[in-house]
Amino acid sequence: MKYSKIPEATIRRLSRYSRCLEEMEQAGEEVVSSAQLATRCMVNAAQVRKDLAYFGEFGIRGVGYYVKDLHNDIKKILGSNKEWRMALIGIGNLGSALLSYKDFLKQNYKIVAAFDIDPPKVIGRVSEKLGKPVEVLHINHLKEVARERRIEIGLITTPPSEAQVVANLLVEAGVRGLLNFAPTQIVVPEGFMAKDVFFTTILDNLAYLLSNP
Amino acid sequence: MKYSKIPEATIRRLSRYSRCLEEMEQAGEEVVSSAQLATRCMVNAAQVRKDLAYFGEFGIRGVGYYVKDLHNDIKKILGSNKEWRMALIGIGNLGSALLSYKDFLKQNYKIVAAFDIDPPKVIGRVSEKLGKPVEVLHINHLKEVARERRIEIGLITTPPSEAQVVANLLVEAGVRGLLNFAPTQIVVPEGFMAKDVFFTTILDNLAYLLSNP
DNA sequence: TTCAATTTGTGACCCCTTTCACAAAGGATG
DNA sequence: CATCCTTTGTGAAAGGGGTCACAAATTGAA
Repeated sequence: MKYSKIPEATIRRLSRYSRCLEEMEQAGEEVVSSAQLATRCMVNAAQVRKDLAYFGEFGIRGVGYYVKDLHNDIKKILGSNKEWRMALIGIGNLGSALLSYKDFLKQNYKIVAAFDIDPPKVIGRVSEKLGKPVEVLHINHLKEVARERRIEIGLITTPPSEAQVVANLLVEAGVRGLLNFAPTQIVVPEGFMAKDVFFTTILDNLAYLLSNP
Repeated sequence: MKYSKIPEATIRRLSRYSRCLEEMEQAGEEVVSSAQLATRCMVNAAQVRKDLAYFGEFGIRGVGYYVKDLHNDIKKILGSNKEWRMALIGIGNLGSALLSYKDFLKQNYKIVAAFDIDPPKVIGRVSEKLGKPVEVLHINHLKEVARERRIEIGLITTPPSEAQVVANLLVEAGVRGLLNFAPTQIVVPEGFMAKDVFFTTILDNLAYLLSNP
């Protein structure tokens, strides 16, 4: 298949396939058909095949896909076969919550630094949970620490008014991936990637659906 | 314009417009054109007008839209002009995080109950943050408490293996809106609404974008 | 070896969303 | 009141993603 721009929806589904395949692998299943995987992920079987076709041929006609191989291939496509090192900026309600309970993240995503601008928070504030605690540093040190600790993704949990400022700092520090939890649009230059996670938007969406049956 | 099924993307954008309009309202701006709003929300101007056209005519030709009025209209459309009462089920890492984070939610979304199945967690475990602490109750009381406290939305933060079980309980308790944080698909009957929030998926998405520049 | 059964990969079609472009409508000015 | 300017609302066109249906490939059995 000729390569073209890959739909974002395809990437999201690959992530789902990956999760299902992981379960299947652990369950000892060796081969899976597009139809089986589709049922499990609640999508169309042709969709599964087409999604995969963007990246190559992974199946065997008349047989299906080898679970383990396909899982590895998808992880390689997604880039989720490596460890991603992340920094969290903004130790307010959400920030400290995420930091304290950071172990909810998948194995390959690690928060290895935390920053804030407010001195009182910075002094001696550490997460008390399992695993290594992450000390909260002053935002001034972002640039140097980002390089030292090879940060690749920044989690922005500041108030909305500061989100763009922090985004700029991250960009300047060479952090190419930004996950923005602050309910405001941020802009990043070419080559940098910003994704939004707005609970507000999702809740509004749900509220709309409930209000309009 | 004739009414038809409204795209989900439209609803998401309305949520964005609403946020921008709120800022504008606070800034004292009285009138806004579709072009201005579009720039601010980083979408196409025709898109703004078409999104609004699904629900009626809100503007004045040659003038634009009255900020305050449009904001109210959109809130009415989204159903975000009322208070939504929510329950959180599953007090693990993420659950406790969200419970602490709850004051960060918009005014009109309130967590008014929390549940878990694990007795040790249930005994005296409360969030220590500002505002009224929410006591964690045993999941057995979900049905009665949901009715008492008029719960309309359930936040599922259990391990994936329990997500569907909890979803069923919520459905049985008449909770029509479900927000699922557990990385697994859940199914709900006609008339109920389930939305997923998978950090994993969003991070995978970002990882993909970073891996494939 | 041949034939039947199975399942992939993909071209073609369809539907939905977005963008374009313009007529219609309101406001301002003289 | 007439004219000009601005901006909305919307039909039409374009673009993209999803589904269908089938040829190609593989396996297994006769």
